[in-house]
Amino acid sequence: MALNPRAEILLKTLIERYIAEGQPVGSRTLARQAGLELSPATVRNVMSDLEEMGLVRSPHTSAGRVPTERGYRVFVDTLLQVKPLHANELHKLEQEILTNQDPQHLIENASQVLSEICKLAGLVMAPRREEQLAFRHIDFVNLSGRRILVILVTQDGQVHNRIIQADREYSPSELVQAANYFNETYAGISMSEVKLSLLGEIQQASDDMQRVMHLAVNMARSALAEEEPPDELVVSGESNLMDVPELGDVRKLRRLFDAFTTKRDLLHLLDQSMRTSGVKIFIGTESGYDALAECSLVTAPYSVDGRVVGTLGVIGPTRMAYEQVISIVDITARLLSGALSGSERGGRLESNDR
Amino acid sequence: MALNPRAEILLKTLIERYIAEGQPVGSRTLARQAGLELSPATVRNVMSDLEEMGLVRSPHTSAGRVPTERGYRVFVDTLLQVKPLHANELHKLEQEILTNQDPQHLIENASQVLSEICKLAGLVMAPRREEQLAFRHIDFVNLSGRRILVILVTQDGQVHNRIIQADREYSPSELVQAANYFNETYAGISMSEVKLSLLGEIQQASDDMQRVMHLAVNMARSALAEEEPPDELVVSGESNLMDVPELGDVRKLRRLFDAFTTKRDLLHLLDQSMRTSGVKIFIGTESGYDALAECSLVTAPYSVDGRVVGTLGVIGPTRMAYEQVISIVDITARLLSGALSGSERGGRLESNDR
DNA sequence: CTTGGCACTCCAGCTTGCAGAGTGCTAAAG
DNA sequence: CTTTAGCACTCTGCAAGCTGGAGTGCCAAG
Repeated sequence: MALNPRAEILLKTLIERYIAEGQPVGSRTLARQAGLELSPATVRNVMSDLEEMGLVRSPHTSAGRVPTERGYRVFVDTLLQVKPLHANELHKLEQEILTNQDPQHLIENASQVLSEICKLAGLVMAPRREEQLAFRHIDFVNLSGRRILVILVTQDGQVHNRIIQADREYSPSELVQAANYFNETYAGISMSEVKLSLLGEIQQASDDMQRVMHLAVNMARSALAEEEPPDELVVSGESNLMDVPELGDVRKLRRLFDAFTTKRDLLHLLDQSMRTSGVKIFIGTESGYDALAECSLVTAPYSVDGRVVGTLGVIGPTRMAYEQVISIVDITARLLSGALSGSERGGRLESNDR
Repeated sequence: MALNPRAEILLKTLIERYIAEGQPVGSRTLARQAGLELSPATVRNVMSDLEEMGLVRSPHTSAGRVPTERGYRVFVDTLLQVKPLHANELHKLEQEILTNQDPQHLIENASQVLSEICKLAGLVMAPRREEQLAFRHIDFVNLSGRRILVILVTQDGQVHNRIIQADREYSPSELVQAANYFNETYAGISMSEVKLSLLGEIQQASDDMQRVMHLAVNMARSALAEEEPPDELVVSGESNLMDVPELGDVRKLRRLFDAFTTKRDLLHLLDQSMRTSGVKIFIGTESGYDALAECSLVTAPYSVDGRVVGTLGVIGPTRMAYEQVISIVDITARLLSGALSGSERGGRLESNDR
């Protein structure tokens, strides 16, 4: 079952050629391209073997060969050699990511720059904050009547806000006290512990502090009850996919774009990638989702202070330039990790904040 | 040049039919449909006149007639009678908008529900806050080193945040004092006045308060120096446009989608609509942008407490169901105005206004 | 195992032919 | 003067048939 070296070379050049040209590769072309001294007839024999192994196929009797998903899989796993990315691309990435921004912008920029460099759609899953991140700061602002705006800042500098309906009206000073109490009590503690603690808190309140604490606890509780926010996934450059000839069919495009707005399936895939380290690739139907049938997903996890918190990547046609995309995704993940962690430790290289 | 009543009826039914079917309308069909006792031949004569006036045209010698942009214009200006929208659509709109949310979510929901009901792309331009809205609350959070997170809440409950680089490190208590000073001094004052005041402030500071004020003023100044945030426009349901046969050509779609990500041109159009009151319609090339060549834009301004702050609308093919879209856009604008103002006044009306 | 040769297959593009739909014009009728 | 019937004409869309090019599979010879 193992491929002999000659077959490997031929498969590799076939796939490279197909990725570059987008058209079935014939034996004559391949014989010339591969750099081996072989006649087209010999190449045909090898092709026949590869076809039997399910690594290539012909679209019809008399076309050249095209890689199958399994072919791509072998290619990315064993044959492909990643290209280091070009200096000005690296520069652009650094330019865009190593800059003084809050996490939200950082993530959006990362997604966008990914899509621009790869000329594909960029994906970044927002950090799984809730449980892992520490609490940093909370603030209550009276809007009107019982409506109170809760502003929550997590350790990484992300700001979350939502409006809650209080049980009665509160004066501004009450709100300030509540926030103070909360900020002093919980600073630096992880959100999951905060949540846990809030459940017990209310009973054992001392009489003295009770009112303020009661308020603070109640508010925080209803603010934190929030389920996952809807915008965990940032997608950019979707329209790049419209230039891809494989997706010329509008219905396929439609399904893909629907997947971008639904986000659920994509999040599931990105979630899987979070558990591995390094770049992970889903080719075509390997993902298990119909909408991604002729697409591949190249992803890599990123981390904050050494702890994996999310993934990013790009999505494009199965026929994409893996050699380059892989390193772009890889580096972007590293840079983003650095920027997010760096912003935590307080330093970063350059001075101006844009 | 004026249309006689018979011609009007024929033009109206032609356009209605064309909007419904999407195909050129022939004289025979039109004669039957219009409810007038006319032979196809007569209809043909009238068509000939309409064609001369530039209101209809035939795609080729022997097809039926199709409305031109000018035809649509006459249609929406003088012939069309808007349909009140269906009860459950109204219900859905209210459900989605008359609910207790912060402005950001409100706007996103409005855009989304617009796109869902119209089956087109929904647009909402975020409120032009900066100058018009009043300052409500500010908060400074120390991130690390000199990096300070500034959280700004405007009168309508919108939360804006950005990171600034301070000139030196500040202790948490300094930051609290600065925020307090700022909140007390400027609460309720319009942002533009705040900005203005900040310019003069620094000189006349009393010695006593000077350090804190200096800090507060400097921080607020660099935070407010922010130019327009990039995400002023929320677009939803773009993928609905992929089902439109007129846009079956991927290149046209591409240009349209690029316009969605660029946003500049669309913002310009929506801006125009802000100056008029009521529903405004751009048909095809009237907009002046190539990307919108075969599209129409139906927009309406919305307001907060009686003052127009933004516009919303939908974008779709020129051949869209104007009768319904117009009232949907209209009502959505009213509802959104109500919800945004309502959140200000503290209550919100259970039943619909309009 | 490799190679040249040959028959075979399939696609893409082109032309042809035809049915269907709808127009424009003309001449007659109201 | 307006409306109508009739007829010739034009254009599209579709199916069928043809041709050249590209590439394969197989066989027999090196």
